[in-house]
Amino acid sequence: MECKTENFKQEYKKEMRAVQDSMDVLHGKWKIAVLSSICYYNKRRFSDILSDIDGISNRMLSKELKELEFNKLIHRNVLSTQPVTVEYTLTEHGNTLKTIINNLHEWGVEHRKKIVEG
Amino acid sequence: MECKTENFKQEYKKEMRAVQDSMDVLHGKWKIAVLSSICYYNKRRFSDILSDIDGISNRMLSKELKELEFNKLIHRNVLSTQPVTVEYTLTEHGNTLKTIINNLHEWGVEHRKKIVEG
DNA sequence: CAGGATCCTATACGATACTG
DNA sequence: CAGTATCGTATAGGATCCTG
Repeated sequence: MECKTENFKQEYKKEMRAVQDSMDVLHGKWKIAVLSSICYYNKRRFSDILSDIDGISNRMLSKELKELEFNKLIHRNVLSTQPVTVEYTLTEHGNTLKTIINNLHEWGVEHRKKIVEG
Repeated sequence: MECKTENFKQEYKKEMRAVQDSMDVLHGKWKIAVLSSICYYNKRRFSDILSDIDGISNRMLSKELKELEFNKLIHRNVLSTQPVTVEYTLTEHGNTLKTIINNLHEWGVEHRKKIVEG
């Protein structure tokens, strides 16, 4: 971290792009909450997630699920019942987000302490 | 993870709130980029950060810096030069975000591979 | 049940110009 | 240099109702 050369700046920009890639996938008000809901229960249905997350509307849940599926973080499994049952699960790729979610959780706890105490 | 009791659901909601706390602090298009810029260079000035981050406007940089300072992630140090020099540094608390930023970086790299390849 | 369609508002963000 | 002020647009997100 001592050498602030042009090369260093290039590396920094490359890192930034990667971080932005992650944020592009995780952006929005509910994405992490949706992932967490599915992650905690392993398998979760639309109406379940709707009740897990306080305040989310079906419109937004639908939208977030689509984006997560597009980014291959979750899998949408349609069972041919009457009426249809839809189960959402994390993909392997989605599972790799657990570390980040856990870190966000731990950091959030510490942050709350800092802000309330300080 | 096997016991989906009411207690389990309470725990889950508590975790969600902590994760949301983190996201509330990190939300917005530029917050992580700003933190990273300061983090990489240890000490960084307004115009420096402006040139570090492609596309950010001075209005947004100003806004993001204020929010980060409000949340005690960065420190604003004014030197009485002519004209004034302002240096931004990470607080100790801000430094604890390094883990998350690194994780986002690593995950972003992997994600890009997955999406481009798949 | 699992969403889609429609309408509406708030705010996030960008561009530009200006100031001590 | 380190911002602020002003204006305008785009998007995110909420509320409600509808459907196979």
